[in-house]
Amino acid sequence: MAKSEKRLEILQAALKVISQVGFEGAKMEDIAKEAGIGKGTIYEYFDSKNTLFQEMLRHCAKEFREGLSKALAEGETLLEKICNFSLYGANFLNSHALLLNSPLVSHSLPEEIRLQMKENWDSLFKLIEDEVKKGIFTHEVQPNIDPEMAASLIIGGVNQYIAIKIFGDRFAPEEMDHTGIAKLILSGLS
Amino acid sequence: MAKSEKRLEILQAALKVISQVGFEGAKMEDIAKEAGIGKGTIYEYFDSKNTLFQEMLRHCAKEFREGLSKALAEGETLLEKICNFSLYGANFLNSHALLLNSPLVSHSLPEEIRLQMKENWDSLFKLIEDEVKKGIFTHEVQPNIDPEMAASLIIGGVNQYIAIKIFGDRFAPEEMDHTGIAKLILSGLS
Amino acid sequence: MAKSEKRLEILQAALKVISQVGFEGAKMEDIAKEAGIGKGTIYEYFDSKNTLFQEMLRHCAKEFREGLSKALAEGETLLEKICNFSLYGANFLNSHALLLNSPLVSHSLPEEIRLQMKENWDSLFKLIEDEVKKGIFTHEVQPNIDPEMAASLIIGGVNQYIAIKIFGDRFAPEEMDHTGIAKLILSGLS
Amino acid sequence: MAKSEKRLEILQAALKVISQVGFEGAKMEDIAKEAGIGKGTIYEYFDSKNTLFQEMLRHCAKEFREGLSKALAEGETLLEKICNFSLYGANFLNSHALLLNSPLVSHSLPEEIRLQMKENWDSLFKLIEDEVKKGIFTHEVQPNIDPEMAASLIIGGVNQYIAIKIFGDRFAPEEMDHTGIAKLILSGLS
DNA sequence: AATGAATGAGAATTCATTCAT
DNA sequence: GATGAATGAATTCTCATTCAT
Repeated sequence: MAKSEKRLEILQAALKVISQVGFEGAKMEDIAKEAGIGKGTIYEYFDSKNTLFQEMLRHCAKEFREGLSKALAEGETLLEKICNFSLYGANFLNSHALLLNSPLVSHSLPEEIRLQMKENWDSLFKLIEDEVKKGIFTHEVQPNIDPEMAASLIIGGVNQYIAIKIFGDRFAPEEMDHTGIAKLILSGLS
Repeated sequence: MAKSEKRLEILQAALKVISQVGFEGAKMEDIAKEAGIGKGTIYEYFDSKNTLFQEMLRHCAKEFREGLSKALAEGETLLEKICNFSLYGANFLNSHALLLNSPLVSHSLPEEIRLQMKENWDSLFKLIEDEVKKGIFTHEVQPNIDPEMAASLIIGGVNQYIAIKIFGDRFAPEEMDHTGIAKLILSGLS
Repeated sequence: MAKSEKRLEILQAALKVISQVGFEGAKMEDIAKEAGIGKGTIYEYFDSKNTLFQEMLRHCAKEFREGLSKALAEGETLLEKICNFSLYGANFLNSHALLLNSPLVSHSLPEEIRLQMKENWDSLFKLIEDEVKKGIFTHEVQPNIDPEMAASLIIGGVNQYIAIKIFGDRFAPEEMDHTGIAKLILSGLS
Repeated sequence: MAKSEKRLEILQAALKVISQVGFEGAKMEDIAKEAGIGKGTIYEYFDSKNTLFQEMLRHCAKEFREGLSKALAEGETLLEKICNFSLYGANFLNSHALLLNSPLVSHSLPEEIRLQMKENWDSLFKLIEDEVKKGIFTHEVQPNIDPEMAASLIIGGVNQYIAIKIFGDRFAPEEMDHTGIAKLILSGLS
């Protein structure tokens, strides 16, 4: 097996384990076991637990970003895009729980990991903000609206909704009303 | 000093330390130092690290809820209420960082703490959901809107906005556009 | 209450607690609670946990010795004396479990306590050895028998028998065959 | 070194340390030092201090039982068997002090360890009781004698004698009068 | 290159003892 | 004299990391 293939396998094992038990709860040994290799081998590919998670986050964010880009591109209107974002995000959250987490979590994590999460978060934010700007251009969004604020609303609103449904009601992603939350964001409460 | 006073001091020390370094990062010794007492003394007031944090969360959530209730009551319209929520939340988040956190964080935390956080979160949710229902009654909110979904939007949108401002732009609570985000939620993007 | 009265109460509380949970398991706080006084008060009467237990052992051994002396005196023949020893020992062991313990236990205890136990043990030994010597004089015991060895046999045999009955079969002292073991010691197996 | 060899080394280190300072006095770090390994290594082989001691007791009792069985088998008559028991027991007690201890010690010890000790004790008891029964069959022991009581006498008497000699007089095993105590048990005092 | 046995720094917790009230 | 709140040394156990094979 090529060096980079095994690297990837370790990253995926780390993702799986950390999704289940969190950063502090994830033991190097469990990750190794999950990857089907010896504990020491991880250190051939990554310098430390911290770097492993940092890279895992980077890898995971990249995957998320690419998937999200595609999901957004598949929508024509902003409504469809938000709807797709919601569905895609729900699926992701459903399988990787921990990772979509808000920047707040980072407080308990080592500095490097924190920075990596912020970076991930920023790039997600940018993606949505860009869609808002396009929406202003296509007159789907009022021109006087602050794109950053609008992106916050979309991301926060959608995430909150799907989090409640997943963790509170134990809904599967398809059972949620993605169109509903998207419409609500666009048309507002009143 | 009365027994309950010192108890409170320990709770506040715990709050401060955990706000800075997170649950796992907070060492009993540091909390003791912060409270200006010996490590063993904490155990005179709390059975374990877990119970200490559980009670700290409960205490903190109670404070937040009471403050939020007042903040909500001080608003006449739903717009004002959301605006107040945003300001109040920003102030709280500014000083207690970690605690407003979504249920997601809870992975990796001991079961009891997790349950406590969920409970706190539910009660916050209920507070906002009730305001939405009142808003439907007063025709500030469209009658066909799902109050739960609307509450998600308010909480998620507001939290996301203030988190970005605090952690990204390092804004103080007063520097943020609370009215803006509130209006946006009510009127929508389009 | 006179100083010496309270001293005695503490000793008795210590005896009760240590009989239930052993030396290491006995907490100063529990002893204080048992005595109905404050934890700090014990230190007005005893220098440390070690001295408390040392004195408790001394006190307890004195009581045992006096009771045993009386029990022995109440027997006319050696057979009766051994029988009385067995009954008396069973009663004592039944209520104070830990304290009649063989010198072996002492290994895990602090040096001073160990010495005290040895002293207690020696004085018990002497009591029985004297009875053997008297028995030789009255021709109840063969003249060529080593009194020390005979005392070992009496003490060891009796203790072992009552220990088995108490801890193994959960017998009460009156349910045991004290005459049987005494006769067996005197007449031997063959 | 094979995994099971090191396991054995740890058991032996534990045996040595506990023989010197007792169960509560034995610190994991000292045992590790005695075994010439790091503290953490013990936990690779045993789950906890309790399990370590439990297994050590089991291992040690097995050794004792096997040695005793052989020693008993080497005697033709009951007299010789008791004599051999005395010598073998003295050697064992001489090197392992604490472990031959009566069930009494067990107070203050964790439940599991206590049960293990009782189990060990019971199996020793059975061994001797069987010899008594054989003795009845061969007419070395009077037929009306209770085998359990006789076993108590043998075990208690012998142990007491060798304990006194070892701990009181600091005798080496060969210096003791094993034949004397055995004869005394068989023929009785009178 | 891969391994997993060994390690020891570090964390939570206990409890004898002190001392201000 | 009596108290019990406060203390911190000491102990068990965990787990990221190393390194000999």
